[in-house]
Amino acid sequence: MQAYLIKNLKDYEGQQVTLQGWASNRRDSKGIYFIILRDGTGWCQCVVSAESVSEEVFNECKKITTETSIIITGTVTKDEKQMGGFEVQATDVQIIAVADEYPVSKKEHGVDFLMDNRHLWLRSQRQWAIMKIRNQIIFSIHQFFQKEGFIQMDAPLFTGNACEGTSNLFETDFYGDTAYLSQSGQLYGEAMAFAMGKIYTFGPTFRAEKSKTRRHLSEFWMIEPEMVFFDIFQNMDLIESFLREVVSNVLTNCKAELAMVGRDTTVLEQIIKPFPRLSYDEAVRIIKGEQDVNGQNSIKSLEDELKQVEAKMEEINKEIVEREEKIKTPGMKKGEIGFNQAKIDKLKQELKDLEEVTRNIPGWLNSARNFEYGNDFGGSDETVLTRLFDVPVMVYNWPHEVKAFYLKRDPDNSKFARGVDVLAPEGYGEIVGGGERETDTDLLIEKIKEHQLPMEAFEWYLDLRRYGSVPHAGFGLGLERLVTWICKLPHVRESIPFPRMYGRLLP
RNA sequence: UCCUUGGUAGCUCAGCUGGUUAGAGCACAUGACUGUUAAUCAUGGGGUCGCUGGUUCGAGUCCAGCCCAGGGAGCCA
Repeated sequence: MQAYLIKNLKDYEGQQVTLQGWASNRRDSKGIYFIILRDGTGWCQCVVSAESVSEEVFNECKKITTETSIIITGTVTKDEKQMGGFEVQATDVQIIAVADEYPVSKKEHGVDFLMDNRHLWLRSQRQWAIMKIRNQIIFSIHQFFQKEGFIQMDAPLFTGNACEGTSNLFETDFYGDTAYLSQSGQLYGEAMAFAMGKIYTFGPTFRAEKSKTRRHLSEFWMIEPEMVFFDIFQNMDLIESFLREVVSNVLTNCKAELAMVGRDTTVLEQIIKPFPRLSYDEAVRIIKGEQDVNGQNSIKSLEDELKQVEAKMEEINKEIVEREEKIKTPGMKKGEIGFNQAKIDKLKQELKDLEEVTRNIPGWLNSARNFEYGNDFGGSDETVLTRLFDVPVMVYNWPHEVKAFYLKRDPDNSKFARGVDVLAPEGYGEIVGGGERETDTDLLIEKIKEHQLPMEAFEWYLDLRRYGSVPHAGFGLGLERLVTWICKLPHVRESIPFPRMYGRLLP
């Protein structure tokens, strides 16, 4: 028996096919069953009528609960109403395993419940689409770097020391010694670049931050290219063409998936425009509202948004009251009451989200107005800045005190380090951090001491400067943050199959 | 770690200034209906009101502590 895939049904119109998968939904009337079959490549309605299958098979169909695995044979017919445009008129149905009562229903669920059922949640359409887009992004990343002559390398995950010092690391036992789970493969990438020229790492990294925000994971995947004979400007050129190509690939190859997650692609299509390059000084002026962007002021637009949200909340409140009145009118059909009740529930949820926004914006406004020159950007500062743009923004030349020890001091102004952060638009914030590396051995040693890092652990790294130092640069891209922005997800946790974050180790 | 919001049926929620036997929708089960798109309609089972203690004649409701979760800050990709 040859099995067919739902995604290819269009090639078999009028022909008989056999599909194997799971029943994601079943409806029935007298003498007819409608089964939505899911096979991993798509969804398709299969019609089982009493006339076209044996009585025995028809009676068996009663057992098909949500997520029961089945094999269906039937004829492909065109039906514009169906997703995918085709349905299958079944001639035979075979049950493989009847599923127990399935916990994930079509109704809305809370985040905690969905996360507890992540292993099942992945089967639903929206999550399926996100994972397909993630896959396309991963593929495009490899494609881009391989095409550009980069060698992929794997950095170690056990490290003997805190690489950058600042973040909290996960400790583990390594044959009696304390080892840390890697928070970056960059230093190893630099070493490899001196052997290969251009390299990129693609692997997991670990941060033990007790952060509970929409941007943080404890375990996430990072791509870290490193290029010899590169300065910060060549680095920015590379980042720009890299992100442009990945986003373009998703746009051309994942149209259906982007539609499934409800992504408005007009913003993504702006990716062909040049990315603004702002110096730290300029970015700070914009955040503080001292400089406008395309006639937009950060402070004012945030204040306007607050007003808009408040107006919207009033509107929603009005609609809720109206619908609640409507439900009470006597003689209303049960179906209509249910419809209105569902609408009210949805509006109330929306209201809760907006309330959250009104609680957050004043804090962001406050932090933007009082931003202290010389500090690193916080999450809210990135939000305030990137809300004003529709393409990624590059901020470069940072005060050297707030950045990592290995960044090159700017030759024109020693206050600055040649780091660059790429911030995703629409309020998403940092997706890339990178820069040109320090080549001055003495300055590096000084920096390592300043950051109170154990010198002996960095001797091998200093060797890279001692034996034929060259200018070089690189960057690190957070895969999940890129997926989150491209899909416009409300939280990073949906961008990875099984998120690991503070308080979440299962499933 | 801090600020903030919440925890009531398998799920999503309602439950007013404390007061009889704690409710709805969905899901599930049974039945009706030959084209449904979260199908519809009828009937039914289903609860340690997060935990512990306190106030009270009486606590889902008030108070305290703890636990868990959402959002944010710090830190970061």
